[in-house]
Amino acid sequence: MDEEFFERVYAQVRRVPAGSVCTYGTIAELAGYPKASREVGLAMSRVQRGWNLPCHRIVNAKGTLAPTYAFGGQRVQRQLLEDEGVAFVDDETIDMARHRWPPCDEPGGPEQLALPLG
DNA sequence: CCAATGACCAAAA
DNA sequence: GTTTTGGCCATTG
Repeated sequence: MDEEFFERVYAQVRRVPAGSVCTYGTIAELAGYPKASREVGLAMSRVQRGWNLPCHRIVNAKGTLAPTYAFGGQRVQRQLLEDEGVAFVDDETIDMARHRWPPCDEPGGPEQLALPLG
């Protein structure tokens, strides 16, 4: 299996700072697989405790929390995010406009954050 | 190899 | 607004 793919995904997930969130598609893009957003989710499903992966900061493009989440429920995820300072516009929807990462205001753009292939 | 699945995304009806 | 369709790419049986 392409462990490299997973490692890249995890590497990007770890880059997401506390208080911010990121979408599967963005993670995939940064990881070097612009269209492999689904695999990011798949990678998340494979993640487990002890990996130090802030998977709770990864949400879908709408900012809504995943139903089949692993932590124990969306409620837990929301608690984690709120504890980090993430604002929710709904019980299960994040204010993406404020917490989306990477920011588009940085010089050079988010492309600078992407890992070079190879 | 083929078929089906998936914490997705975007566009169309 | 919801529901369908097409696409992407890796995993699993």
